Amino acid sequence: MGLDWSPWVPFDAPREYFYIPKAPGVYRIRATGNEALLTIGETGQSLHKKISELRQSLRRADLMPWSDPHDVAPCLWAYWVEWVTQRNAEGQPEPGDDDETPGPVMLECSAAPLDAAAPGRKGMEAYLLYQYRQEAGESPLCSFGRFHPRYRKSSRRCENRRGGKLEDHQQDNPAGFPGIGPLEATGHPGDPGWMGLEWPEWQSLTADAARNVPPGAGLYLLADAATREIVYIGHAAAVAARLMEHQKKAWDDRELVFSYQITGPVAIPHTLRELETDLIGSFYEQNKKAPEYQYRSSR
DNA sequence: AATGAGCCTAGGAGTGGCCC
DNA sequence: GGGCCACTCCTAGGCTCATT
Repeated sequence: MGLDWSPWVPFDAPREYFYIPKAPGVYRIRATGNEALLTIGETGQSLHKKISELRQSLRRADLMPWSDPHDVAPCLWAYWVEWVTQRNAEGQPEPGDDDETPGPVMLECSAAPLDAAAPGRKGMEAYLLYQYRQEAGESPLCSFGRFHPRYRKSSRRCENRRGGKLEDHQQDNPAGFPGIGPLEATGHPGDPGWMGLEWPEWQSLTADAARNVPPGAGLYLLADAATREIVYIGHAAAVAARLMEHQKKAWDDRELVFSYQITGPVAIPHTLRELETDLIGSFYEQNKKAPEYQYRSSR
């Protein structure tokens, strides 16, 4: 992606951490010997500090970390522990074995500095997730609030509920349900067939128009009424209600139009986030930036 | 002095429930 | 049905003190 990625640094090799920049940017984490990513993230502080803290929170194989201050840590821990357990169950190499035997499971990370303000960084993160989904056909296992199906997540520290492996009789964690495949990367943002979806005609963002949106979960686009440039991409469990909320905001006194997709009842929460990121990533790819009001508070 | 570790706070985005 | 508000989820950012 034109980024200056560091080499992959194993979590158990802190001496190699000098490869991780002490600057804001984006990072990725995977398990050794496995191309599939566990997560893609960003920080506005020091990548070095962020990754050092993540590594530190995973130092104990017998204790799932809290979900604060690093929300992804419990998920990384769950996959790491599960894979180590599986590897151990497969048996240790015999003394006479050749060198085909895989090494121990360890997490490793790579990072790239990014000289960009928060919207630019978050936009790049969405773009990386979008590209990864296009190429791998699925999302990183720990992104979008996903979790290991056979583990329960730790609460925040102050709530004091430690997570861990589920008992055999307990049902799978819904956050471990499969994600949704990537949208087809076709068309331009705002086109009626963008990303393989059928977008209805733009409508003026008014209370009456929002009221007439069919019930259900889905995705929506907000665009400048004059230029038709998309300024915000969102998802909601009830699109009509969300558009009602947006319609009340000032938007710097600009006139906006909207379009939407109703995907039906939401059974799996992370799938809408995945689709929303596909849209934001595609927008970023074609405009070299996130939509104007994405990742901004002043609405 | 730099780094590590633990803890706390803030805030964006979205959800859900209550009340009129 | 709509306004309002408290809540969750996710993540960034910053402070303090201990250790290197």
